[in-house]
Amino acid sequence: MITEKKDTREAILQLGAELIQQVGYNAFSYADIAKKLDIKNAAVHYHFPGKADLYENIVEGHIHNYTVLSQQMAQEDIPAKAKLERIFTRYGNLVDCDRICVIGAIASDYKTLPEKVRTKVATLVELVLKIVEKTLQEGKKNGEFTFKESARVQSLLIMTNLSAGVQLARITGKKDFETIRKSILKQLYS
Amino acid sequence: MITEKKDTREAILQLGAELIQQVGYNAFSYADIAKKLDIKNAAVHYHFPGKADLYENIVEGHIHNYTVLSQQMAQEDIPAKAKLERIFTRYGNLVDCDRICVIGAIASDYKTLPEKVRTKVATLVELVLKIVEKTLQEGKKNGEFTFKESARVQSLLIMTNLSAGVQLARITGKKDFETIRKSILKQLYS
DNA sequence: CAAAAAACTTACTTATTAGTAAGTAATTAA
DNA sequence: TTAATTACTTACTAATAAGTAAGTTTTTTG
Repeated sequence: MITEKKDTREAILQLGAELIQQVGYNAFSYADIAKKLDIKNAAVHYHFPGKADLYENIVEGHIHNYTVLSQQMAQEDIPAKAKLERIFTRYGNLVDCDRICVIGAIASDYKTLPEKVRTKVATLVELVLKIVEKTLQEGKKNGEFTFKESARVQSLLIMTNLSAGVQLARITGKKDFETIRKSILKQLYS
Repeated sequence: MITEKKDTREAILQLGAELIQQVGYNAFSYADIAKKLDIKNAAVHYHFPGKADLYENIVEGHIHNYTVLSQQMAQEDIPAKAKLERIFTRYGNLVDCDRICVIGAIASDYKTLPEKVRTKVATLVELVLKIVEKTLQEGKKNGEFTFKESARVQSLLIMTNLSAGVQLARITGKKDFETIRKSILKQLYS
């Protein structure tokens, strides 16, 4: 066998995220997942009864990852810039893989999601905003960053730049994301 | 009859845009449109053979609107701020209607669109970016606005703030859009 | 090792979707 | 005013989608 047997649940989550971020929540089916993983349709339903459950678990994974990242960052004694760039790198990677972020990927479909899932998406958004806010605050305190707005507002501005930046990159080209990325950092250092 | 007989084609375009911007490109069907307009499925196909044709025409409508707006703006002798706020108002209206912008609405599905349509989306994006760029340039020239980046880059930053801002507003609340909106203007006036 | 639990497959169902061929009604143009 | 064109409806088809009930295999555990 060429592909070693991975944990099916984990494989579905990974592929699901990939599909959602590449073609959108409503543009793929469980059949697509089943075909690619060489399992049956019902096997996908076994792990995630419905698509919303799958997406919910993907969001939960992100919440977990960002929670861990947040805790790591709180302990590390490195420049705020290095911390911020970790976030930037994540979005840069999305651009390289022709993906958009997990939240932007369902921005259009958001209203069709069950309340329970929408709440989790909101939690993830606030979590990421908070991480960036803290990092900005830290960078301002130690003299690394300069910005006039509150850290919260600056976080909003930067995260909207990044998330729409990855969306834009697929339409007008990857250079636009790089431009945005560099400009944000430049502004923080001015 | 309560609802007067409108031009069917136009009604489909309007409802189509509404649905795309509210629930996303792949979350509604021609049956939804037919039902709401009290016509038959095939009537929708008559005007727009496929969904991509419908979306293409919606984008073309936007290209037309923004082209007209651009020409109007070129002639008007009013403050750049007033011009810029016209764009802001459009996005503000989206927030009020629980919609996201036509481009953001297919950001996730972009890769599934036919090449022809993607090209038109790119045209629309460049058009809007150009309008904002010109307005920023004008405002800088006459001393209204202050910004350090090139007008093009500043336009990128502002438009990513706005388009992700309307997406964010549906998740975390309308206040966040207002915060972003005010902050952009504040920065331009600093 | 036996039995219970987990991870599936088989084999359906039911609904929706996109689309079209053929016919009819309404409008417009000669 | 009739003939052509436009704007539909009727009545399908073929494909896909989501989901599930029942059975089988595999893995885990007492």
